[in-house]
Amino acid sequence: MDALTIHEAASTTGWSARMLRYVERAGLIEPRRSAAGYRLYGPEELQRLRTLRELLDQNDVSLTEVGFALRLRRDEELSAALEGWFEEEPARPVDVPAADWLLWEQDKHEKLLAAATLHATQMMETR
Amino acid sequence: MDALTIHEAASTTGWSARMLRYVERAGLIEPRRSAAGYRLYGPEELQRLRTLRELLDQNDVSLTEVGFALRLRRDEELSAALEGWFEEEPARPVDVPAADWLLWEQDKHEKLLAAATLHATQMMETR
DNA sequence: CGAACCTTACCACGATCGTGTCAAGGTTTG
DNA sequence: CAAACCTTGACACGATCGTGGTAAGGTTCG
Repeated sequence: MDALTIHEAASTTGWSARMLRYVERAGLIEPRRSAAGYRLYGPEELQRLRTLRELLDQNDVSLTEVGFALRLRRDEELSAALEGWFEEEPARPVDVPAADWLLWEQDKHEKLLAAATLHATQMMETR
Repeated sequence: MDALTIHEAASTTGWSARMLRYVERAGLIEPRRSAAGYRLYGPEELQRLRTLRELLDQNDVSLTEVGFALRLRRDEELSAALEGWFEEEPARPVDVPAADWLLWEQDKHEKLLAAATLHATQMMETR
């Protein structure tokens, strides 16, 4: 057999066996398994483990953040939603006159009401 | 004055004042300040606060994750590093004597290789 | 067979996240 | 001036993260 078991992979990459399982659970590096369920790390996985360490050390990024980036990369819907939010129009809605806006400075009730209508119109706009 | 103070903004958006400061510290929404340093939330910020809440609720994402996505978006170097890691060649180095590797468990290896190539082509297709 | 591996599933524990609250002090306004 | 805001900073606290350990049980190999 030619692939490394978890402890062997750990000692050659500098990770702990515990962390290798953690990395796997984060979806970052998933080694194949032997018939009995043993994790088998091939050269590809070892390479990725080493570069993953570099990535973390050099870019001040955490394991879970890398995991999230991976999720972003795979979940197109999610990344589109985020992208949409980041690019949300900073322009104030023009068809909602400032009157509503000013009016709403009175007391809490009116404030809430105005906010509700504003919210509604904004939602209609974004649809 | 055309903007809301923090507690007003809180009650119209459903966030707490505490969380508004938290959101600001996460770099997500930074309202302008009055001369005395009071946070002033305009309609634009209120809009973003509401859509931020929707974003979190509908996409099972955390505030810090959105913050990280923003960081990714701004830090081109970081996102390039991550991108590089994700696309790291799954192909084994050819100049390293492949003998060991190739000998070693051919059936599985071929499966792996096939999967890797498939993955690569898929990725190329989506670009 | 027995030693030395591997597996999953827990307990532990400091660090950070998400959130509230409180304190000490400046600002606005009736 | 005093009430009612705002500010930053701190303490608190359950939940999760990052990491180590241990226990109970299956696998591999000399």
